[in-house]
Amino acid sequence: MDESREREASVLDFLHLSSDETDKAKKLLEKSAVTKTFSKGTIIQHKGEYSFKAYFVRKGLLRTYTLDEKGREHVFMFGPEGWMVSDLESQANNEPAELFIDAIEDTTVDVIDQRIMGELRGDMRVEDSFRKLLKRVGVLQRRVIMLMSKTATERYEHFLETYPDIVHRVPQKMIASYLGITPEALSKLRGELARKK
Amino acid sequence: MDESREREASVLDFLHLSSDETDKAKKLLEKSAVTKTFSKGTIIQHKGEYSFKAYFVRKGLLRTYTLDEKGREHVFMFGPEGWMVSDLESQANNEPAELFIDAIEDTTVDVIDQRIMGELRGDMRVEDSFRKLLKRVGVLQRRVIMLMSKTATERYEHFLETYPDIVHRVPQKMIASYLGITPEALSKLRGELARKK
DNA sequence: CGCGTGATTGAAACCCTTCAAGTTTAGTGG
DNA sequence: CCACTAAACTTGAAGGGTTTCAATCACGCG
Repeated sequence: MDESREREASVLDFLHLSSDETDKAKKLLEKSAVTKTFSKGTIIQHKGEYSFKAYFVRKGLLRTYTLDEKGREHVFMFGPEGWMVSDLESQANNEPAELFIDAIEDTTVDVIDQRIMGELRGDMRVEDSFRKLLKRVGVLQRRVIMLMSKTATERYEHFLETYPDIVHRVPQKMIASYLGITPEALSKLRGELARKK
Repeated sequence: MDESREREASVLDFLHLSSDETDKAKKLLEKSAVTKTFSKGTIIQHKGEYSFKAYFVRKGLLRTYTLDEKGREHVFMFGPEGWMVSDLESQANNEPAELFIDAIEDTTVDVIDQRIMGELRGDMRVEDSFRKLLKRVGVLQRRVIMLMSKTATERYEHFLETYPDIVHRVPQKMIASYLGITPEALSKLRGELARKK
């Protein structure tokens, strides 16, 4: 359909280094990063595995999620073009992955080894890489507060505003899962909203 | 009551640097960090303020929380001895604080300016400071998943296991707020648990 | 001592889940 | 390219857990 959604994303943009840093980073990536394409539905990382890879999304859409003991999926985040997806925290502590990663669309990624990321970070100004991580903390912080203080309808409306492009690219049941409600509840809630508008 | 709960916490332990780094850090802290005591109930930081301070808790207990538009409090985290409490993320982006910080007990803290933290971080190995931040990401990640997938009772039991010392130091209504439920709901839930045991 | 805050308990309302059925959509093989 | 099938979405009824509101109890602090 709209095949040229956007130009392909690049890790170098993601890192936004100074120009001389870029040269160094480019060389590192050229000799170490592997570009791979996963077809829709492929599970890239399993919960419980030991993995030391991060995935930079050039094109497509990834998802991270857990399975609880009742076998229910809980979507943790979506990773569209330009996002770096990984289970950072488990990796930093040499623990098995807490999350599954799978491809919601056919997705092309740069697979980056954890050690390479370390070297890349070494080239970035420390404050920059810190700021990047802090952004994630901020996103998570707001999500916790949302889950505690907002109704499902409010959370859905917020999702629409925050990730308008993602809404049309993932099944509703995954959005429901991200919001922490059942698919049925989301469907009814959408019905309500449509009626009122 | 049990006044000698634990020895006083120190920022140097928190940073856990190598011994030669410690000397440098010690000097920095001596000339810049201010030790302050806030009495129970004092609001140390208001939401909306621009602040560039972090608080290292030597003794006592801090809390961070938001107020929603309906005037309800939502506890984001508790900060007992040895914890670094601040609205990191807002500060890194030069945005006004999202959180209030107040003292639940009489609390002694080292007030550390953001710029000093930057210098201290400069002395730490980058990976160490990264790891510290990643721990927080992990905690938040698990909390999001808990809020999405567990019942209030399960979340309460998990809180008891994870923060056994804090339970006895804060009013129940704050625990309820942390769990994302009303004080009444927590009270009933506790009644249930007591009956079953 | 009394007042105010926190905790408890109960009843009613509400939101969301669960289960079940029916409809639409999308993907697959012939 | 159509036909078939599976998956996704919708809708409804019943049930459960949580909120809300209100009243009562317990207690610590001034």
